[in-house]
Amino acid sequence: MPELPEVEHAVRLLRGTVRGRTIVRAELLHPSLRRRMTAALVRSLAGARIAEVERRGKHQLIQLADGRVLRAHFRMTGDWTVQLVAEPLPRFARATFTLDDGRRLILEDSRALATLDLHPAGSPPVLGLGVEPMDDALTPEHLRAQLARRRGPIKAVLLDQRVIAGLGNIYVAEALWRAKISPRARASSLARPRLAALIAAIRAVIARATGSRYTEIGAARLNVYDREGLKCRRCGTPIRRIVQAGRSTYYCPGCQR
DNA sequence: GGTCGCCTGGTA
DNA sequence: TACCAGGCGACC
Repeated sequence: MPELPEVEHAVRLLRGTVRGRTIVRAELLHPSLRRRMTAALVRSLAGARIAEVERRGKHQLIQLADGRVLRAHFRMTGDWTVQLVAEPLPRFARATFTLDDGRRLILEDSRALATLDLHPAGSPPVLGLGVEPMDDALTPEHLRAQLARRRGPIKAVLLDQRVIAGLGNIYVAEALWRAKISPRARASSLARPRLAALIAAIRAVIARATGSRYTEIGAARLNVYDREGLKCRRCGTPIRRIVQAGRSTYYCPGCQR
């Protein structure tokens, strides 16, 4: 489940249920995962203890006690499930990590786009991510500097993980709606007060979702995403859907300028 | 910057 | 049957 709050939710699950456990056996069930990690590397996970779990952007960094880092990225449809080894595997199980307590951690991913990568001890992943949305370092000045050299629309720039880490299509749409900024506005054209409003909107949207997932929030709490043709909750104008950079953008042409 | 491909499923 | 999908890296 892709965006930052969902990934944070996943990380908390891991901290609460698998941290401190030792992997007894790892298995990659889907060829697209096997292409990323050799069989020998997968076998080498047996005996590794999970020391800590961190999040950076939408990446999950599972720190092993031997210094290696198992990095997971859910992409579109990935998610974790923890179950007893006796239980039947779910339909879309793509990888399993059997633990030393009789349970196993399962990567469920219907579209099989999620990724798992193992980084050797001493060479942690270089992710190239921008500032975290909740970090104090995200200020209007910082954002303005980032956007100054961008020519594209603000929507596309906010999806760029090198600018701000963790935003995805839904929350970008929601944040722009909240800040009353058109997704088509040129990123470099936004003045400081609008950037301050945008930062506040991003934080509000993420804060509201943190600890849950958008699927659990329910569409009722989304203001623009997937609401094409429905009335804007703020001004009543029908929500419009356009395509930017090959992806759906929902916005209100009435109050997002 | 935009477009395509990765994979597979749900839905109109 | 066709289209759409919460991401992202490779490509022009």
